[in-house]
Amino acid sequence: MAEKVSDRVIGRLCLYRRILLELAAAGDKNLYSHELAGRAGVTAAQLRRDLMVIGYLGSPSRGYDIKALTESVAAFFEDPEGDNAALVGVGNLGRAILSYFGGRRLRLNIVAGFDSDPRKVDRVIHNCRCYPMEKLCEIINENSISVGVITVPAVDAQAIADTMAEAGVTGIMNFAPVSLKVNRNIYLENIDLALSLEKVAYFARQNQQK
Amino acid sequence: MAEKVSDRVIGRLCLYRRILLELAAAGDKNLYSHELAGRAGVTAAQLRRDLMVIGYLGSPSRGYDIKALTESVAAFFEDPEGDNAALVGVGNLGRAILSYFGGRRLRLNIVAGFDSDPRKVDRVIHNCRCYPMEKLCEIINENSISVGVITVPAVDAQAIADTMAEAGVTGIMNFAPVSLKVNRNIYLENIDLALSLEKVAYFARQNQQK
DNA sequence: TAGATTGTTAATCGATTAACAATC
DNA sequence: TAGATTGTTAATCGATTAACAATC
Repeated sequence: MAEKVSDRVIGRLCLYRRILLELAAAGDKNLYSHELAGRAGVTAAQLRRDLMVIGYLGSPSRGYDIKALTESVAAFFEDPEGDNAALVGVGNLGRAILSYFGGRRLRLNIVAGFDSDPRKVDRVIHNCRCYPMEKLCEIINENSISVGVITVPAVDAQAIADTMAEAGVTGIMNFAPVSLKVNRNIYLENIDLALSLEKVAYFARQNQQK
Repeated sequence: MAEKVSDRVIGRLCLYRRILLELAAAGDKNLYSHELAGRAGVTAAQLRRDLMVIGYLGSPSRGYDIKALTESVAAFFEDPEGDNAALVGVGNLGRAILSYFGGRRLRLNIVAGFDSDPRKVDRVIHNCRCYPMEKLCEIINENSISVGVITVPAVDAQAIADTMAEAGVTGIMNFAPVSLKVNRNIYLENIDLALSLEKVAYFARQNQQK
């Protein structure tokens, strides 16, 4: 529990779990590291090292037990009670994200949306109720929301992040194209779509020249 | 030109350019590394090293010239003629991305959308015309499209990536939650929203327990 | 000059990869 | 046993950070 696990490892564990669930649904019972690694796009050694992190051991003869491993992975990084999230900025991107997660069965629920546009307030969009910005702090506290998703224009993002931090959010997913400054006790994941796309364009061009 | 520049460096350069454009618009003429680094959320040493990569040198007395530096950065990783991209999967997420990039003035244009739903074909959504899937190869060739954006369900993603590769796309931005296998000469950027959000939830919980 | 900033090299850090004895 | 797979340690790799002489 006290172990500090890196960002990368957690990402891969999440990936493994997803694949394990598919395999379990297909009726498979056990598998070897290279099979799971192949599907996840990592090396078998990498996978084995990751599984050691969560303390799950396989057997040289039978590999890994899918059911037990899935449970171990889930126990490692899933809250049995689930987590609540709030999304601020119910624009095109915000709505797409609500719809994306509304359809999935994740342990994490986006339980509230916020927008400064009064026309969106009190509406239910993709199963998520929208509130006015003024209620951000209040709703976060009432629902013990630990995760904030920011889908507002760059100019407003820092203020929202500050408010979220005040209200007790400890993880932020930021889609605004700006470098947010947050306290060290808040995990910040930046998803900068414009930046990513420009990066792809750059490497695509490099690949063409070869 | 032959230099191989890492993924991370390119991402930061893109960030710097964005900030430089803002500063230029505000009328600033020159700045020191720590100013730009502060806004980009990196160390000054990191920034200086990145600028050395593109061969731009500053002066100890005046720092960096904003206008000249902006041009150098742009010359380094922007195609003067611009790049064309295609998006496959005009669902909620796909439409949000079209709207997101349609509003921005990037050098990269999403010139075509594709969907298997006949009701979307031939419509213009956020300034982007939609075509049937069968025309993917043809349109990619006609418009010299080098970048592909995949926003289809996981099960369809690999087939689309393969078709894109055949048609000559050299960079793919994949939003489907699956590990795509692509040829080494194709740059692949995975944006797995569900995975990212679960990662944030995990670290948010870790931060709460402290 | 003095002082802040620069380009550049060396040291550090962390993650990945390779190697190998132990296991079924 | 023989053989494939495992857990675990050591070596490699790459990126970041620190240090410092050179510059204006």
